Amino acid sequence: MPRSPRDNQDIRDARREELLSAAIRVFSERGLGPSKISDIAQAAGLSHGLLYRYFDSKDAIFTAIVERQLSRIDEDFAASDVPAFERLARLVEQCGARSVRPDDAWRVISQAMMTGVASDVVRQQISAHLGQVHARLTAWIAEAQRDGDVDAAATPAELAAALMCLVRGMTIRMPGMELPFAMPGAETILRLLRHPTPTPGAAVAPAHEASPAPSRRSPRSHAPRPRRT
Amino acid sequence: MPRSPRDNQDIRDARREELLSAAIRVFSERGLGPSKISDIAQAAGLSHGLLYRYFDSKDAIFTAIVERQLSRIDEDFAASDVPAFERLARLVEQCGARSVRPDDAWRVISQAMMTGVASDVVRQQISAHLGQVHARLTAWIAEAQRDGDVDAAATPAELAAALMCLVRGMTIRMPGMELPFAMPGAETILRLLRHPTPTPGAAVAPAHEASPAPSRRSPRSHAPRPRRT
Amino acid sequence: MPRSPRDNQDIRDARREELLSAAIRVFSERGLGPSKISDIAQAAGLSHGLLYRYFDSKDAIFTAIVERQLSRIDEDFAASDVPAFERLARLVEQCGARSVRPDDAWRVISQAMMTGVASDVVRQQISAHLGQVHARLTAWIAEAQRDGDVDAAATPAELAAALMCLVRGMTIRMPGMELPFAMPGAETILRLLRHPTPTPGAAVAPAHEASPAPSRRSPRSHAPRPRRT
Amino acid sequence: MPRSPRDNQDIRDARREELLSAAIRVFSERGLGPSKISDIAQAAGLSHGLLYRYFDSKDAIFTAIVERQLSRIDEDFAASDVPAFERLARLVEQCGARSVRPDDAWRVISQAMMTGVASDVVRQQISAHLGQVHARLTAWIAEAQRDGDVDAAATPAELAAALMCLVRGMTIRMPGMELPFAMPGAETILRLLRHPTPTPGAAVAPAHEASPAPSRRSPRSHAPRPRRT
DNA sequence: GATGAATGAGGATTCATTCAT
DNA sequence: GATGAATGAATCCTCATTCAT
Repeated sequence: MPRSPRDNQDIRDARREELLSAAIRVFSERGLGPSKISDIAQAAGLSHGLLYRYFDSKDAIFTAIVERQLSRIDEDFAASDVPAFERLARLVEQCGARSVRPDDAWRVISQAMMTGVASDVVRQQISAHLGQVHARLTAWIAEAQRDGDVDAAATPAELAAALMCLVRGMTIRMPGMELPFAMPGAETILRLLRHPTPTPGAAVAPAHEASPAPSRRSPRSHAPRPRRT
Repeated sequence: MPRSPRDNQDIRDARREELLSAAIRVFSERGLGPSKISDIAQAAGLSHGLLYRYFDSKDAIFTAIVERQLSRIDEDFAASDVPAFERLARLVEQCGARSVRPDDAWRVISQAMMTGVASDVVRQQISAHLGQVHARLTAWIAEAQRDGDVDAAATPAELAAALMCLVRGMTIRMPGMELPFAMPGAETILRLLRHPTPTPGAAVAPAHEASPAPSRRSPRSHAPRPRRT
Repeated sequence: MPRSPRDNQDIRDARREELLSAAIRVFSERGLGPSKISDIAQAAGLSHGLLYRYFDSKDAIFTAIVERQLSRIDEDFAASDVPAFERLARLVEQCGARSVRPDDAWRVISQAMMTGVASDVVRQQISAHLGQVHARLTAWIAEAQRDGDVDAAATPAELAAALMCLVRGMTIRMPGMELPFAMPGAETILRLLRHPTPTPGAAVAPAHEASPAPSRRSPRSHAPRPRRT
Repeated sequence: MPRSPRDNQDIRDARREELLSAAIRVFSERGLGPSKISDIAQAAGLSHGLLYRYFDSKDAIFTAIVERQLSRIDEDFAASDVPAFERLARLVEQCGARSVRPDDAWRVISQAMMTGVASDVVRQQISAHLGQVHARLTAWIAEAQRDGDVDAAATPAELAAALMCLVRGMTIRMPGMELPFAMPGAETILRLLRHPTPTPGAAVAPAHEASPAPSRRSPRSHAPRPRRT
């Protein structure tokens, strides 16, 4: 008895998912350029010939990865009634956790961004997506500033940019080789946003605070600024 | 009459530099894999055949770029008698400035790290170099902590890692396409290290400081903190 | 439905043989250096791309030819209970016959020896093989001397060397062009070893001449023939 | 004071000779294909650019070598009033001696014959030359047969072919690598032609055997021997 | 649907040859 | 005359893609 069309479709969809996931793994491991179509097929456990029934080309695979990833923006930035800072913290934590995994789709995207393999269409999509992310981040950060959870010494846009760079910087790693240092934790990353209020004891300011080093007062110093009253 | 040996050497040296520089430009634009030898030759204004009198292979060009770049670590971490924090600030500023230029050798290196095209030898070198950078950064940060310029809420090693990720994240950009947001300035990056000292008046701590949330001592808490009423 | 693994293997084996044989033909005609990979592929009736599924490189093809040929030494020097001279005669005859054919693998090997294109490993193998051949020939010749079928005026080693040079000299010929003289027959080559018994008076002969081994009377034996009166 | 035109011509001729000789050395050492123009120029101590003032192309160099060598046929086969066998013996000895030297032009020609690098014109020349050599050898051998110095069991043409193969076989050797056995001496080679009288029983011998020239027992004598009256 | 044999466009590399100096 | 910088045709090899079975 032949499979029902429905079953067939299910099988196809599952295969497609497997392939996408295998592709991310392979790209992420070996890098985009050196990864061969047959590597991906092998990783997914089928022949490279069959792979072409699911994707038109190597490029199509990559495009599919990108699109799937980009479409998740709404999950990442899901609305919620927790305070903005809390939402930011969760987001950072997710990204941090992801960037440690070897099959991070974002790593693949970072690769592709840098190596110019992607087609112009995809590149436009990525660019647009990054703009979206930046905009949403900026909005959240602004909200967190209004909440008083992020200081106003830097603009939300710049803070968003810094956050994005930091998180994406964590995706740079060499396939098959550990980095010689550990990735920073979410807490550390969040220092960009929230400056921990110093301990009460700090009130008795350290000696050198009395005669502040000029360098610390130099242009790039953030002048201490009164927070909310 | 043949050119004098001196002339020849001059020509050779100049060309080698041109080539290296052209290669960085081309790799940076197009990525390591997709860049053809003839692209580089063309960018440097010579035939691909001649290029091979200067470098043995495409790989050799990349290796030369990497080695030149890695050898600059001592310039970047030059000793100086200014306070550690000041030195860190300058370093960050340099990196920031560099990462905006389209011919950043570090972008090429980041690419190569991710795309797995580099030879194992070079990859080892890069890894060792990153270890060095991290170690030196950590030392400087520790010193800045002792100076009181960096708070002790995070370990120097983690702060160093965060800094490195952030700065390297800034090298990720698409060739021939502006990112949809501006890179963060040095001042913003430095927020990772130096948290603005709250106002002296803060010594008279707000109510909730009186009973510091224990969570703040826990490694990665971003404990919700009492909002202003 | 895919071909059965068995079919595939059969196809593969057949093709490999075809390729090897085509390669010998092409190399033999055009010489190792000037033969293009695509020449071989074309001669075997497949695309150059496919050729690489059977051999890693041009060099690998040559190596395979050499190794197959070298491994036949045991066939050539198969033990047998006929007298040593008879065995030598057969060997010479085989080589002579082979050297006339245009697809003599030994011609390819001779070429490669002289033109320095072969890798060092293969060259070592060839050298070792020649040593082997010489050693075995020497042993057979010594035996034939003991049998009285070869005179003792020359050392077995030197006779072996002369035989080898002669036979290998027969492999030197220009592709696509007849030599302006005919190759010597086995009978003539064997003159190096066995000297025809001269005068009829020699009838008064050494013991073993009395009951001549039949083999010595065999077709290829030089009937003693009267010289000038 | 400029050199006289005559001096210039002398210098040119000398250079040309040096180049030809260097080319033979290089080709012979490295093989024809792998030898680069600049190898030859370097071996001759001049720049590859200058080389083109003496020869039009790589091919022209090879052609010049061949032609020079072929033109020496008359030296090799110089008439002389010694018996034919004696002349053959000398010829063989010369060839043998030559084939041991690493700069044997004949090795280069053998290479070229086999590897198909030579142009058709040269190949025709070589072929014609070989025909000449064979013809002259045949004539000498026939003469020696009439003299009774070579038995008549084989035709002169076949003996000539065998001699040529043997001598040319001695030119097959791997550049930079000793053969694992010694080349046969002239005496051994000459066995093809003259069969030493074998057994003691031969004492009951033809007339001229009665007073055996002592020289016939010496390893490589081809002492003139009494002709039949 | 599956397979992997087959193809060929594309890019690295070599080296004979030319030519400015 | 000399030199060696410069060129580009030619060839090896890889791998995405197609297609017979």
